[in-house]
Amino acid sequence: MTARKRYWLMKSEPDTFSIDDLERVGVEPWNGVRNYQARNFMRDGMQVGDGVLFYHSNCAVPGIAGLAKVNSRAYPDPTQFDKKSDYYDPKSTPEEPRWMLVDVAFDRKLKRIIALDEIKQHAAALGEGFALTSRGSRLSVMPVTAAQWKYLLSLE
DNA sequence: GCCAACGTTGGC
DNA sequence: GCCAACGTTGGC
Repeated sequence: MTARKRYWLMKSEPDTFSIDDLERVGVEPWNGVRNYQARNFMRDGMQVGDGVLFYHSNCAVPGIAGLAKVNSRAYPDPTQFDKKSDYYDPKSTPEEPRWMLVDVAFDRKLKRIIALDEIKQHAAALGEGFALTSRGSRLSVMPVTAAQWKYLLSLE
C-alpha cells in the first residue's frame, strides 16, 4: 500500500545548483543539508514520487523555478564522510550517520519564476504556518500542503 | 556586502 | 540545563 503523495519545497542557490542544472543531470542527490528539521522531513516524511517545488534562494529573484520529484528513500549523505567536502562532519560515522538525503529528479521548469515577492502577496491565502512566508524562517526543506501546492501553481 | 533572525556549540 | 558567543542563511 502506498501512502498519499506529499508535497515539499526545497531551496537551492542557483549559483551552486539551479533548476537548469537539475534538468541537465536529471537526478541529483540532495546533499549538504545540515539542519535537523530539514533532515527529518527528508528522512521521515518523504516518499518516492512526492512533488517538490524547486526554489531558487540567495539570488537576484528568489522564487519557485521548477518542479521536481522525490526519487529515492532517504539514505546517508556521503559528503558527511568526505574530509575534502565542505559538508564534512567529523562527528558523523558510517555506523551512525547523522545526515540523510534523498535523490531529486527533474520534472519541469515553470513557465516563469514565481517570485518570493509575489508569493508574499498571497501569504494570507497560503496560511500562517507556511515557512516560506513566515518571518525569519531559514528552513531549506519544508512541507507544502496539497492546497498550497495547487494555489502556488495556479499563479504560474 | 550588510545584517536580522535563527540554530548550534560549549563553558559553566 | 542555561545562555552567550558564534556561525549560517538568505533577503535586501
